[in-house]
Order: sequence, then structure tokens, then C-alpha cells
Amino acid sequence: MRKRPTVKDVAERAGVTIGTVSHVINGTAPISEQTMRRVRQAIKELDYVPNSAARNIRKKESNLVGMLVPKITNDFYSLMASTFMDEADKENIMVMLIGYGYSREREERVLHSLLEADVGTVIIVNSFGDDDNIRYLVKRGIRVILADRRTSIRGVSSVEYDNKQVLFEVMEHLRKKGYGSVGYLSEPLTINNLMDRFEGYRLALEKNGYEYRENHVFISDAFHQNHMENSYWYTKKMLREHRREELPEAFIASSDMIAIGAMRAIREEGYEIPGDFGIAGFDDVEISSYLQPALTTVRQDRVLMGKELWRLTKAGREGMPVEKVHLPQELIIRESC
Amino acid sequence: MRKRPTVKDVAERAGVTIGTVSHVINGTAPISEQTMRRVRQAIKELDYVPNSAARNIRKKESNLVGMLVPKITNDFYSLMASTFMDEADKENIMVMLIGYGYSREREERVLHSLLEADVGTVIIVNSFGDDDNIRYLVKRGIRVILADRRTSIRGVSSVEYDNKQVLFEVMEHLRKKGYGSVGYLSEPLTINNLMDRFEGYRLALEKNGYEYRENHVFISDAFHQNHMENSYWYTKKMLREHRREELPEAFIASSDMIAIGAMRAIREEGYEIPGDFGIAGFDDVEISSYLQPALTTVRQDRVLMGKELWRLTKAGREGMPVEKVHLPQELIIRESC
DNA sequence: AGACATCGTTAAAACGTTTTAATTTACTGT
DNA sequence: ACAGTAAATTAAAACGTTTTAACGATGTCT
Repeated sequence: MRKRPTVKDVAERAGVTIGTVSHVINGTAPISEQTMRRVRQAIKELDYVPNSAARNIRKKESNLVGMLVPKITNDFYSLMASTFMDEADKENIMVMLIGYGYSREREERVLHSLLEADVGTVIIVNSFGDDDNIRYLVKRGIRVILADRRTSIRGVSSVEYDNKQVLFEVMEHLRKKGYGSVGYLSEPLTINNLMDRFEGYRLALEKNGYEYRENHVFISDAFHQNHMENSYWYTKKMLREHRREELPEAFIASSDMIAIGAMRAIREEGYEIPGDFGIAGFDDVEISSYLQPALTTVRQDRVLMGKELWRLTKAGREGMPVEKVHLPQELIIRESC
Repeated sequence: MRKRPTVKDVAERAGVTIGTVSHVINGTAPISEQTMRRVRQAIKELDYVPNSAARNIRKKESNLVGMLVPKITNDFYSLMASTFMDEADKENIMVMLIGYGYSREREERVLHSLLEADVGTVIIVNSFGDDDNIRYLVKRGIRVILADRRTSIRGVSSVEYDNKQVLFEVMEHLRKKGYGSVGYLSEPLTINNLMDRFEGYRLALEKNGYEYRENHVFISDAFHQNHMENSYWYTKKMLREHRREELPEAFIASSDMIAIGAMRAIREEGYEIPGDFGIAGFDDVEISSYLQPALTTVRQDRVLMGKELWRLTKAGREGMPVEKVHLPQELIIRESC
């Protein structure tokens, strides 16, 4: 209710000048034992907490970093964000986490808010927009770090997974398990990671002696709010409209959510997994091992990702040069194929 | 790279004074058609974006609201937060979403950061701490809104679900399905919503002619990072250490995550759901209907919750009085019992 | 004893805004 | 032609900090 105390109030009560108070707080000048005590005491008594807006404005650097993800409700992003925030928290940096919901317009508005808030760094996770936004941020002197996506723009760091390679492992596993053909389910190929995966799929298909068949591949026409549900309907339709022999014997899905939706559809249409259809996903979200059957998937270590992102953020603030980091992926074999 | 332009730069270029620029931006004074144009032009040319820290400091009100949730990786919280943020975004309010990870110490530190950031409102979702933090915030003149939790402290709004009532429905459903006894799986009863549920369980037990049995109730000793996994081990241990007839025929779990962990354990121990054991959860997280079997659960509408929270936030900023809101719950019957 | 360095503190400017009262300019009605 | 008003603009203060240069006091070295 009462007015928030300021450094001025503290100074008054401690019988010193506001400069001194600031020095006590920040340790920017030698202070005698005695005034130290008095100031500390006053701070405690008034329950003073500094106003970071005022501080930032003067220091010309903010303690904010922005993090843009497609959806915060997706385990894949939220775990990554969560680790990142935990790390940032340790060094008293605040992160503004924002989901832009696959909306281009929203992404832009939100970026604008971040600019107003004067963030020094922006982490962009997996945005599918073109590079204009990134270029703009860089031009404004904001450090940009890309996660799970790369760019050719100079001056931005990125952390991505090695998407292409692991598909050979997945495919080989499917072949060994005896699946006679392998289809592919994916979101639209607008981000390079998804493109890489699809390319990996085609390459691995060939390498394992499978034939590429157009109608074994189902690529969604747009990003939807609910990947799971979308994939569910998509797959269901597909299963109904084709005879068994027109369908692949196994699927690789570009994310676990896609896989989960498909699994439900497959089940509902009366087929067995992994008997009638094998299926493998991407991400290894938490729920994967709790499914029935547990989902075989490619683990993308989001904890590691979060930590790397923080490392780069910190490095950036300290003036270190831009970096491109690659993270390994790992095939986790469970029951679904 | 180049210095961020300020209102001063804009003024200079437009050949007016900074006051005028501010008036143009905020519409706080009549401005001639002509200077309007010139200022707008200058803003565009310089690509000026106002610094909200400076603005907030002067206006003595910030455009920030803080939102504290236990974990952002939990679908239950993140969907709630997501809707809230969507609403806030529409009116250009930024929300600092923070997960405190069930850590008391972290909760306190984070609250402190929010104070520094000068938030006007803090939403606390489901915190299990005692009321000290809340009291403290209120004392500092910060509007506090509680979600999925209530308090006796005056001056704080809250939105909670009607937890007790719905258990009668659940229990009746289980009885009608012929389950001979009903157990209960829960996180520790430190928050009133969990207490309400448990109380509802006991009341409903009695009303339906079931006997309350100590060893049919399993209440976890602490909040764990991973509810699903925790519940999995817990249940597994339970199933192994007791003979079938010592165990209940159905379970009510205090959250879907708990239920999912238990389902896996039950499955792995060779039992069938809903045949050998029935199970029902709480929350209706997105994945619930994709499980095998699909989970019967009590839906708590998080979208509605998010919207209500925003409504109260807005009302608070506009000086409206405190409010206590109650949201209905709904039993969603699926396959697990 | 004088020059010099060190320590603790202060005064004042600066950061980028908004806001208020004051000022100028232009118009109105008599 | 004059006071009176309305419209547009400005000057300056204010917000809560940090930072810098300057200050006085005290001590040290020759």
C-alpha cells in the first residue's frame, strides 16, 4: 500500500547520500565498516528492493533475455526453456519466455515487445519464418541465438541437432526388424531441421534398398495448433482411404506428437503396433516411455540444448564470438518398432 | 550495432522538441497535422522503438505481470499460462512466466526478481508454500491472484476449481462399473485443492457404501520433479508388495500424471486396465485421450482458468475490487474405468 | 614540513522517458 | 483594435538508479 521505498529513502534513514547507498549495494567504492552497517540496516528496515528498470536504464544494459518458442505447451520446447531458465536464474538474468503459436504476425509483435523491453539477447527456437526478423534483430545490435534451426546470416550463433545422420540408424533398425517399406509423416518442411530429416529419410531409404514411394509420404500442409490431433485425423483418413498393401509397413514421424496421433489412429482402425505397423518418432518427450506400446524415438537432448543455449547467451554477453554448435541425437529403441 | 535511437534523435530529425514527440506517440496533446506527419516520418526513418524501462520508471507503473507456476513443463500449467499470455498479449502486457520447480527457496528468489522488475500483479498458481509470501506481496502493494488455491488473506483474488463435489460423480461412476473398492493416489496434501480432493474422496467413499481403508491410500511423501516417474515406482512397489486381494480394484489419482505413471506400473506387472484395475485421473491433460486405454479423468478447464485469471488481472489494474471465482469440473468418461 | 597518496564520501550529471505548466501563435467576437 | 480564448508547442522537472570527478581528511614518505 505504502509507496515503494527508493534509494533516497534508504540514504535518508542511514544518514548518507544516495551515491553511498548505491556504492554499498554494488560494491563500487570502498566503504567504511560503519556506514556499511548503517546502510545495510536501513535497507533491511525499509525492506528496500532496487528498481531494475531504473538500473537498466542507467547502465544501458538490461538483465533480460527473450526466448521465443512456437508453443510453450509442447514438452519439447518447455523442457528446453525450463533448463535455460534454470541456468539463467542462477546468474540473476530474467528470461521472457513467449510462445508465438506458429503465427507470423504474433512473432513479429512479440519481437517488438522484446525490443521495447530492451533485451540484449533473443533466443529463437525453431521459428519457421524467413530470415528477415533475424536480420532485423542483428541490425539493431541484438544478439540472436538460434535453436534447432540454422541460418546463413553472419553474426548469429546457433545450436542444432545433427538431423540427417540419425535417420540411417532408424532406417537400419526398421530394416532389421523386417519391415518391408517405410513411410514418413511430417509437419511442413519449412524449417531446415525438418528438411534435413526428410532428406535423411530419402537417403537412408535408398541406402537400405527401399524404394521411395510418393504415397508413403504424408506431409502436413500447415502447422496446426495441435499436432497430435492433426496427425490423428490425417493418419486416420489415410488408413481408411488406402488398402493395406498400398500403405507402408512402418512409419517414421518427424516428432513424437505426430507419432502419438498416428498411433491412436492406427489403433482405432484395428491395427496392431508394432505388428501391423511399426512407428518411430523424434524428440523423446517425457511421455514416450509411458505409452502403450512405448515409443521408439530419436532422443534430442533438450536439457543439453538448454544448457548450450545458456552458455552461448553468457558468452555473447561477455563479448565472445559467435558459435555454431552441433548436438548429437540418439536412437532410443522401445516397443513401437 | 549503432546506438539505439531515442526520443531525442527523433525530435532532432523532425525538428521538434522531445515533448512533442512524446505527445505524438501517446496522443497526450493536440498536435497539428503537419508535425504529426514529420514526427511519424522520423520515427519510421530512424526505426525508433521506445524504451519501456524508461517509460515505466516515469509512469510509475509497469507493463509486467508475473506468473509463478510449479513447472512449465507440465501441460496442466503451461496451457493455463499460455492462454493467459495470449490474452495479455492482446493488450500489450508482458508476462514473466517462471517455474519455481517446487522449490521454496527458488520461489522466494524469483519473487524477489519480480519485485525488482516492478510487476504490478503476480499470479501464483498452485504454490504449496505457506501464506507468508502472499502476505508479503500484498503488504508491498502488489496485486496477488491465486490460481487453483485459496487463502484466507484479505485482499487477494483467486480462481479455484470446485474440487470436492466432483468426487461424488467419480465415485458413483466407479461403483456403477462394479469396482468393489477404490483406492487413492496423491501428491502430498499440502495445498488446499489436494486436501479438498482427498476429503471429497473420503466423503464419496462413505456415501457410496465403500469402506475407507488406510492401505488403499498412497500419498507421496514429497513433491518430486517428475510426478509420472515417481508415481510409476510408487505404484510398482505397491503392486509387488501386496497380494491382489489387499489392493483396491480401482484407483483415483490426484492428477493425470500420477495416473499415467500408475498405468504403466499396472501394465508392467501384468494386469489389465480397466479389467483388473480401473483408474481415473484429474486434469484432462492433452495426452489423456491418446493413451491406451484412454484415461477417464476430471476435466479442469485450463483455458477458462487462463481467461479468468486475465480478467481478474485486468480488473485489478483498473482498480476493481478483489474477487473469488469458482470454476466447475467435469467428469470425462473414457476407457480406463 | 611539505608533497603525495589513500580512503571514504559526496555532489552532480546522466540514462530515456512522461508530464505539467508555461509560452507562443492564431483565431474569435465585440 | 482589443481582450479573450483555443490550439500547438516547448521548457523543464521528474522518475530511480549508477557513475564520475571532486572533495576533505588522514596517513606516509622523504
